[in-house]
Amino acid sequence: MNPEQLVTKWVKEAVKNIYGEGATDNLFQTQATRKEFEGDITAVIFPLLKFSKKSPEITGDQIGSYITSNYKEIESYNVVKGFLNIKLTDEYWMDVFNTIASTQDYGQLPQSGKSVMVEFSSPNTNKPLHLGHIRNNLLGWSVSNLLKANGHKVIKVNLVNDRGIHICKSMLAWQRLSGKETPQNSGIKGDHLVGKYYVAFNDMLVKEVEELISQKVPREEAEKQAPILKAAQEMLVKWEKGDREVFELWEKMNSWVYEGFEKTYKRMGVSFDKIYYESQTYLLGKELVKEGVVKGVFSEKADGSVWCDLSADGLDEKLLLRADGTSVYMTQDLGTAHQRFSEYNLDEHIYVVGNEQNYHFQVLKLLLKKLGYEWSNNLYHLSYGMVELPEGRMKSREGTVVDADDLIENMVTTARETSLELGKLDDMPKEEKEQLFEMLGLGALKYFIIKVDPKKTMLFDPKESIDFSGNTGPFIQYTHARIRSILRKAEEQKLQAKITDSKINPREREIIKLLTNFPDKIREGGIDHSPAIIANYAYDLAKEFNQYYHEVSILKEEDINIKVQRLILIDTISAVLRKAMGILGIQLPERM
RNA sequence: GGCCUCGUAGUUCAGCUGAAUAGAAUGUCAGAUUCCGGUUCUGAAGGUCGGGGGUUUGAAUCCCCCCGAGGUCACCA
Repeated sequence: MNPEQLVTKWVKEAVKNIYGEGATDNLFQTQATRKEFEGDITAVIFPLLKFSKKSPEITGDQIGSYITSNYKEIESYNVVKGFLNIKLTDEYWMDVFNTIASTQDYGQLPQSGKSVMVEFSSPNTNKPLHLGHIRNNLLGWSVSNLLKANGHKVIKVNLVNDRGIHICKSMLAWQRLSGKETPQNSGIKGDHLVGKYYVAFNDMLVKEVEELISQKVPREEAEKQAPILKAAQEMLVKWEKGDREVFELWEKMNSWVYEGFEKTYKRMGVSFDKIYYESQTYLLGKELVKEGVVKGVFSEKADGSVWCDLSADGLDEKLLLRADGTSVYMTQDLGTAHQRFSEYNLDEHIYVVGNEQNYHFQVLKLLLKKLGYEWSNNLYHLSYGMVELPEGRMKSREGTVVDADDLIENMVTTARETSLELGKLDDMPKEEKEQLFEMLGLGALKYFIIKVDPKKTMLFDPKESIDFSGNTGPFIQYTHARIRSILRKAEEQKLQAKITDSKINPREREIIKLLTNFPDKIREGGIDHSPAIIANYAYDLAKEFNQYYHEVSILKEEDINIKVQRLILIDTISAVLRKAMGILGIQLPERM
């Protein structure tokens, strides 16, 4: 039971005994006491006035004196306006702290028995990953870890969009312009190479369109009639028919891309339990649609296309099968959802997908519900906002897309430059230094993106890059390194970790209070799947430690009991930091 | 136009299920430290929480209207 719950229980009992009334839970509110007042936990008295029929001050005083005389954990209380501030004893806090310090893997919640699938990343194979994918990947990865910390079994999946007209565009341009350039002979990373030809295709297309327009063809017509576009469409038809030559080229170029993606994923530190390919799943869902027609949920039009009328739900009519019987995006998603739930017996399925697809997922849930699948309630769209640049949204046409690999490289370079300038790492081996810069660069990037509420559009300014001080990943990394260094020194002095005293100073109290909150933060973050809560928590803890560090000299105290006690405290802080940052996928260095 | 989301210091972001004087970081300014600083420390200024109503003992938070930004309403995925 955490302190707030404890206080709630006491106050509830006090009200019952003093005023003879029981009341509903939501009338009992507690909060952490504000710093400017004395106390640890504050009970809000206003809602209880209807029982006491007295002023807030008198009511607070009555309740305060009752619980203080009945519970030994309370040291003192005071009443300010309608707030009853309760100060708990040092013994109580030390007791709480001892429990925390001796808990293995503190913050890990017990097994829930639930399994959750998280789908994220979901790239197209015609171009490299960009900044938007980074937000997606980091969210997917950290949410997965957060759910694990909540005790769920998590299956991370990636649905790769490896087929369609966009892939054919890259293939066609490669055929026409080169026909022999490979990642090996050009030294270009596979996904970037394919992306290069995708850009080349669009250049050729623009040229052809301009030419048609100069021949007095209307723009709209020209954009549809351009020969190179026709050729790409033909290629797609060939692919669908299983044309061997096209298929082999497709396999070859996709394999380049996968190799490239793999490198990026690895550097970012993300991985998947299973990768789905659309080329293998795009036919799924047709059966479901037919089933829906039989059930009368969907309807077939005269031309043979199948629709679902959602106007009663305030939405539009939605196409599910084309007149020629081929499927669309929605059809496929119906199929894959169904397949996954039956294959894995899932309790929940989370899609990490940008908010431009809110409508799609709203419809997806609704359709499955109409088909009678109860589990449609357990589909969750983790919708995140765009990452915008100072000049606005990223646009591939205007070349303002921030490439993921470039960005990561820049971050690491910046980390290297700023660290070397400070010149504190001179005695560190070269290899270890490089590892450190990698940690710092990625830590800065990851934290910067994760700490923002997912649903909000966020701004990223590449010119200013990212700070390494203030509310940042490196600040937390630095704090951790400092703690480890203190602990190393303590080891040299052969201090044994054992608590023998129960005296704590105010700052230590604050830290223990923060530590007490950690499981709640995990739980909170698990419910709305937001790692941002964990990120901000870790920052608060690190900051609190730094202030503590400035106030007391951890190793210089004469009294060995105090020394040792502080060591255990900061050791616990570093353990919690590791757990929190582990959830976010941010590594913490031992020294820096 | 319909539907969805967002609007908090100069800037980037917190603010949980309503509660005490709305918080950080960064930037600005002023001091201190030093060979000089991009280092460190201390302090200050900076907000009618987009605007207006309502509910409430109490609203940045809940409800309604308006304004502004973005997204979406494809036989693309």
